[in-house]
Parts: sequence; structure tokens; C-alpha cells
Amino acid sequence: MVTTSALRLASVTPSSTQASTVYDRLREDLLSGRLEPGRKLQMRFLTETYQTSQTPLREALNRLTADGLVECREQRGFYVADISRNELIELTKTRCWVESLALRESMAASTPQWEELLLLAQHRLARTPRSLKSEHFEDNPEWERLHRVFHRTLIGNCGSQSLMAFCGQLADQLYRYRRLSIQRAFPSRHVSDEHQAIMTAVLSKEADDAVALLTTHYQQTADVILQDQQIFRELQNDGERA
Amino acid sequence: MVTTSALRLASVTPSSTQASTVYDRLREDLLSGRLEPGRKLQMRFLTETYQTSQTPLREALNRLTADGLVECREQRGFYVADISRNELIELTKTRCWVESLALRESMAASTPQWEELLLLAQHRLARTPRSLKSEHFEDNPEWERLHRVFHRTLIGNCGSQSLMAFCGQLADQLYRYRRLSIQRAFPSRHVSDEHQAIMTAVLSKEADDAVALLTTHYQQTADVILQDQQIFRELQNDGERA
DNA sequence: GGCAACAATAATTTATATATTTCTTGGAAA
DNA sequence: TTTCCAAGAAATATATAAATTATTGTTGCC
Repeated sequence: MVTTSALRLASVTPSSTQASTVYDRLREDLLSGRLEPGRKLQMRFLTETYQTSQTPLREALNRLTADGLVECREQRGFYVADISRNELIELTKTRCWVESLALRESMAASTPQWEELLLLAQHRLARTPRSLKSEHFEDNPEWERLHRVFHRTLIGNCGSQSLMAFCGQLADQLYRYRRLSIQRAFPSRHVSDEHQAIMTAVLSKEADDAVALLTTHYQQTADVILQDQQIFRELQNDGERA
Repeated sequence: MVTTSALRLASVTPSSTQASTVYDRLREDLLSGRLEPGRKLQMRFLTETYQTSQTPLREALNRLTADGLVECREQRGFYVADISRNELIELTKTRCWVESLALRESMAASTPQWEELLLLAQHRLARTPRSLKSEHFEDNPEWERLHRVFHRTLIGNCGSQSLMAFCGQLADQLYRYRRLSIQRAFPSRHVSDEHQAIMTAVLSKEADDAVALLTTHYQQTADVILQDQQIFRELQNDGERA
């Protein structure tokens, strides 16, 4: 019984309910940009695409609304959350504020174990190629996963689950912006050096340096996306959201 | 059948959806403690109590899970989020960090309009009795509403919707703790003086003072609740959560 | 006589309810 | 103690009801 249950969970159903499965799939499609910002999410389209019925879909859409990836207009259905320059600026500003706070607290509570985790996370990230192809950009899921682990480890010692969850939400929302303009942003920077510099500052107990490097890291990412005319081209009323 | 259903919908819920209505009612019952922490939320009980069907209920429960007031165990239904000393400490710590940040940013972006809003909020709160009865405590919903407005106004000038939403979530979760031990905490403090002191510091542009007063305000509230043996009495494993 | 605006109806779509299936859990028997 | 069966609860699917939007037709005004 233990073995069968464990096997089933491990092999057949990573997420056991239909609602969780479709949540994961929808989330991936939203983050990758396959479901483009502002698009109406019609039930008929969703049930056909994801091969499930309305009930688990509504459940997944409600969770995604809480994550800020989907917008729910009362009596008018669901929409992919829109993007705007203003939102990108605000999200980045908030992330810089909150992660600076979390990083300082992480460092204030520093332990050898945490420092070793950070060293490992940076090492693994550094030796993984960002793009699967060298001539043009092709997203490497393993790099994305390790990148996420690195940033989560940075703030992972702050001692607040809720603060980390909030940082995770901001990261998700900003990840979507990053993916939408990833091709053009590809060759211009050496993010690996930036990650290493942050880690070095943390291990040297230089909190001010670490925070400055981290915020610059996020700000530069935002600046590159903001310069991308293509993404925001279609939007007329840039800052407004209903 | 059709007519009665239409009448009920028309009279009880003029414009909103069933899901939003039951969300509001459930939220109120969770925050007030009428639905006690750890309690299993069985569908049958919920449908009978709130006179609605499973679908809008699942929708409401999913939203409340995102708010941290309900816990969802896969394939095992929904439970009222449990409470613990450790969680109270962590939530308070996080709220102090994040609201300090938000208050500093609010003050850095200060405008005469915002200062006037704050003055008004404090004035209205101060002239509203906290308890409906003077001999014993009886919750005054108007005071609670104005209290919330005051604290929201404090951080309302920070320029980040997402940061304010996060503060609101933390406030909700902590409000539940406060309500659970409100009777004993009633006579001991003069919270009105504390609010006025915070406002004075803000209007005097004394950011450090304002932040110190605000964090002390939250910390003292938590300390009073932590001393309450009754609330946490039943819990064996204090800090653990599944 | 033609064009525009408003209203009404129909179609599409969301929201709710009920029924069915699947999963978990507890109890009994081997 | 372990396994199987039954009962109950949760998750999903389908059907029904309600609401919004779009299109068409009619009427009024230019």
C-alpha cells in the first residue's frame, strides 16, 4: 500500500487532482506567453484545449487569479492578465524593496548551512547553459529552474514563509514579462557574473553591497524589457487596467 | 421553482455573483472565529449553512485559500486554517518589516492630500467607540472598519498596489488572532493614543519615529495575544503545519 | 429617400445545480 | 496484522438557467 501509493504518485499523477493538473498546465502556458496578455479565456476553448470540464477549470482559473496571472471580471469571464509599462515598473520597484528586506534578514540570520546552500545554488546555475542553442536563444528549462532556486535561496533564510511566498508571486509575474522579450534581451548581458557578484557579497557579509547588486540586477532586467517597443506596442492606454 | 429562484436572486443578491456573496459571508465567519481554526469544512455542512451549491462554494474556498484563511488538502477537502504561536510571531514579524517599508515609502512620497487623508482617518477613528458597551467588550464593526482604513491610509501613499494587497492579507490573518482573544485584551491599552502618536510622527516627517511607533503598536498587540493561554491551549504541536 | 440610432430578440457564454464517478477512510473478517 | 469491502465524502461532468453582447429591424430625423 505504501509502495503502490508512492509509485502512483511518482509515476502517473504528479498532481493528483484534475484541477491541480490543469492549474499547472495553464500556469506554464501563461508564464511562457503562449496565452497572450489580454486574451479572453473562453470556456469552450479551454475545455477543448485542456481536455477537461468546466468545474476543475474554474478552480484552476480562480487560483491563477490569486496569483495575478489571470483577471476575473464578474459575470464576464476570465482574461489573461494584461501587461503594461506601469505594471512592470511597479512590480520591479516592489520586488526590489521586498527582496532587499528579505535578503538583509537572511544575512542577519546567516548560518554556515545557508551559505553552503547558496554557494551550491550559484555553482549549479553557473555551469548550466542559459540557452539550448548557441547561435540563437532557445529557453533552457533547467537553467530557469536553477535560476529560480538561486534567487529563492538568497532570501530563504529570512524566516518568513509568507514573505517568501509574496516574493515568489512577484517573481512569477515578472517572469512573464521576461519571457515575452527574451529573444532580444539574450546576448546583451552576463547575468552569470551578476549572480556570482551577489553571492560573493553575501558570503563576505557585505549587506549593503549585496542589496545594491541585487536591486541593480532586477532593475537592469526591467530596463531591457521596457526598451522593447514590440511588447507594449499594441496597448493604447498604457497604464490603465480595468 | 423558477420564479422563487429568480426572486431570491433578485432580492438577496442584486448585482453580485453567488460565489462572491458566499465568499464575503465565509470570510466574515472565518475572521470572527465563528468557524474555529482547524475545523473541517464539509461540503454538506457548507451547502446547508450558506444555502448554495457546491460550485460557488468551491470558488469561494479557493479564493480564501489564497488569502491564507482556508487550507486545501488534496482529495481531502477544505479546513479552516489552523493557528499557532509560531505563525502569530512570524506574521507579526513580517507585518512589521513590510509595513515599515511601506510607511517609509509613503512618507518619502508625501503630499498634502495624503496627509489630510491621514488626519481625517485618525480623527474619525478616535471619535468612534471601540466597544458598543462600556461595561464589557462588544465588537463595534464601525470602529473595525475605520481602524482598517487608518492603517491602510498610512501605507496608502507607497505607490505599490501589490505591496498594499500583501499588507492587507497579513492584516486579515492577524485580525483573526485578534478577534479570538479580544475579550481579555480589551481594557488594557489605549490604542487611540498610539494611533495619534503615529499620525503625529508622520505629519512631523519623523520617519524613524513613525516606524518605531507602528512596529511597537503591532508587537504589543501580538504580545497580548501570545499571553492568552486559552487560544493555543488545545494545540499539541504548536509550530507545525501540514 | 437615406442614414443613424435605439430597441428588441437571438445567440453565445457564464454561472449554478445536480448527478455520477472516483477516492479515502473506517470497520470487520480472515 | 493485513486485506477487502462498504460507506461516505470529494472531485468532475453534464445539464439548466441567467446574463451579456451582438445583430437586425424599425422608426425617426435630416
